[in-house]
Amino acid sequence: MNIYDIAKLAGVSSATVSRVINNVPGVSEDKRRRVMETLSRHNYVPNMFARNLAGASTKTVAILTVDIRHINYSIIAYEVEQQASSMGYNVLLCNTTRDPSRQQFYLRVLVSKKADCLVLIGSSLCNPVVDKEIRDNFHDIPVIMMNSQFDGPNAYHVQGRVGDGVAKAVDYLHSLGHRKIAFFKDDDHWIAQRKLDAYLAKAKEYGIPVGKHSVYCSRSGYDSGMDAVNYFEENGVDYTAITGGDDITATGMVKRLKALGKSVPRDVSVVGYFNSIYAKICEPALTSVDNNINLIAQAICNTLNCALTKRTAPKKTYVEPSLIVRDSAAPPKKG
Amino acid sequence: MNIYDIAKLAGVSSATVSRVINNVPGVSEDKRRRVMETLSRHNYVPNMFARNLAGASTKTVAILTVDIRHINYSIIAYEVEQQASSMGYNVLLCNTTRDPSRQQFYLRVLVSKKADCLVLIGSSLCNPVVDKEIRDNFHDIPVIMMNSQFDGPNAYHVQGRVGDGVAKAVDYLHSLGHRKIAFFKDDDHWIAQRKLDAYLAKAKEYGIPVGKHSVYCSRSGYDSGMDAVNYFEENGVDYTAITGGDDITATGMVKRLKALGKSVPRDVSVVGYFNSIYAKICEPALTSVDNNINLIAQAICNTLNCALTKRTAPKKTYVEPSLIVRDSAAPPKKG
DNA sequence: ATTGTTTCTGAAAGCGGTTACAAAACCGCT
DNA sequence: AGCGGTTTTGTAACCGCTTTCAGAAACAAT
Repeated sequence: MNIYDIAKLAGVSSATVSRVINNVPGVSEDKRRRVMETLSRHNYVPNMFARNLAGASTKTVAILTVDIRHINYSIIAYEVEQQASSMGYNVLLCNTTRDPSRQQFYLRVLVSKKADCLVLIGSSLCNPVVDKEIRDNFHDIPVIMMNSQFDGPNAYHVQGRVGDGVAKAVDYLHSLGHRKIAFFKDDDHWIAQRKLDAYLAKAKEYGIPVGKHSVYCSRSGYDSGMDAVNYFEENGVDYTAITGGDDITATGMVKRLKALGKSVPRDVSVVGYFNSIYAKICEPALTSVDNNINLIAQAICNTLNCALTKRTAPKKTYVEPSLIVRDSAAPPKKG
Repeated sequence: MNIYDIAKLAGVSSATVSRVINNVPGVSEDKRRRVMETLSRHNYVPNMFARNLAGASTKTVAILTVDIRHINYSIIAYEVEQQASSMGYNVLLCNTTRDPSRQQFYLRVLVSKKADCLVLIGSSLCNPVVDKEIRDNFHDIPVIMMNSQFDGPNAYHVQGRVGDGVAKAVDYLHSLGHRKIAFFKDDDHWIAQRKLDAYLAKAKEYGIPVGKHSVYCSRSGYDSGMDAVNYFEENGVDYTAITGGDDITATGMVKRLKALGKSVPRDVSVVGYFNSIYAKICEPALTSVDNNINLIAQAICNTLNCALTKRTAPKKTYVEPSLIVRDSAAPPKKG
């Protein structure tokens, strides 16, 4: 059942049918009705491929992410999906892994598919391969990025102010009286660096000593949290608080600290990041920086909406994190 | 850059280029090499739409899931994506939500896209709308389902034996000496029912009393776990152990039990489900049934592989859960 | 050299839409 | 009736690829 069949049945030409389908004005009311009726009686669904090949919009939004299993990414993917499909767009959710060649592969596929919009989620997509690919082949469609840094005429950015998030954590610890704060640096590309910079700036501001071993670098994770504590202990780091790690990492830290006979927060305070479910579960419940991922998702959807409907959208949107106070941070012991 | 451009550059016809691209035999080694070289020098990517319109396979696997934010679903989506794209397939990851009309919408889109294979993840897709849609429009392509029950000539099923999982939990608790075991029933459609049935069967086998309030029904979640404990307490249920809830729910139970001054596992034993990261984090660490989601994902990929390459694949694959013993279950107090 | 076989190759016909363009129909006027 | 102008309609080219089919080339056998 194709457009010609419908045309024949309705006694019109294929062009007229196409016009009716696409709501193009300039069809007599009489024929329009006749075609509509034929269309619905035969449950006609236009062939996407033909339509796209002929040059019409693909009505597709592509989401690229490094790891859909990561809760932050899947939340954003979920929200964007909701928004896009409510606007009548199909969503192509691509999980690239961290492998640049796979990222490139997907970008190539998307070029050939002529997606209407590209959404990049996560800083792990920052690498020269992706950069070049975007620069060379995505001139014509909007590219919305969360935590990426590519630039271009069609680039739109949405970012959490992670530096401010860390600053808030340090401010809070400082206000409680902490003067010796160790830091966990994850491997989330430049995001991690920005967090570290914020920590270092605050340390300088408050005169917090930063020694050779005050910063532990590793991929995030429960076990990494335990490793971090081990590292600080083994290297004789003097600290009354730790921050920088995300909640799951912080939970590992707490676990290890308790195993070492230290009480949290009496002996050591811990502040996590992301305010995920882990923060609630941890004992004591974690004080944590909420990146406000839902606001970020919302901002992405808003940008998406503007980019797809109007010709203009906000180039950069920043979302301010907030500190959620629970039980894992308290004034340090005297002395 | 289309196939004609390539043909001209390589000094052959478009047909030959097409043959090379599709690995069709009957091209001289000489020309094949020349075309290949041109292809890669120009970073040529065939236009999907034209290719599909011309009748070739769409090279697309569609994954339908109710909520990509759910870790179990995203793990499976991730694995299937890996497998499919390593076989050269694009993956269309569709998040339907629980809304049948959206599920239907996506299925319609997929029909018009003529996906090569459909993967349904999660029992929440079990409803008459989806059933009818599949029955009517997906005769020609394999439909692989995890925890769905639709039947048909092209239906393939992969399931965890959740009943066995629950049975193992109850067996274990019984072997520890428990004779009063309460149960948490989630709302995961027939899966939940199957778990409950297994519990009831075991209860009967062991003579465990099942009263009017021994089973608490609710959607899974941390708060639901707390609610469950409240419910059992308020209704004067006599229990020394609880099982049936997933890890996050079980963690909520533990939290609430401890808040009520009960020690876990000394006063009450708790056994979770899924053996997720939550089980590790909980204090005490949860004894939990591992549904072996990775094996399930593997089985789906295997089925996918068979269905796409050979004409035959295993109709049903079952994965046996295993019990992971940690610290949240112990013999009940004497008396 | 001629013929028959087999292997390669390219021209061209779709696939099912969209859309530029031209023709037709309609309109209100002289 | 004849005319310009507007609205509606249909014809046909095109999008980029696959695939059929016929012919060319290569080779073997007569």
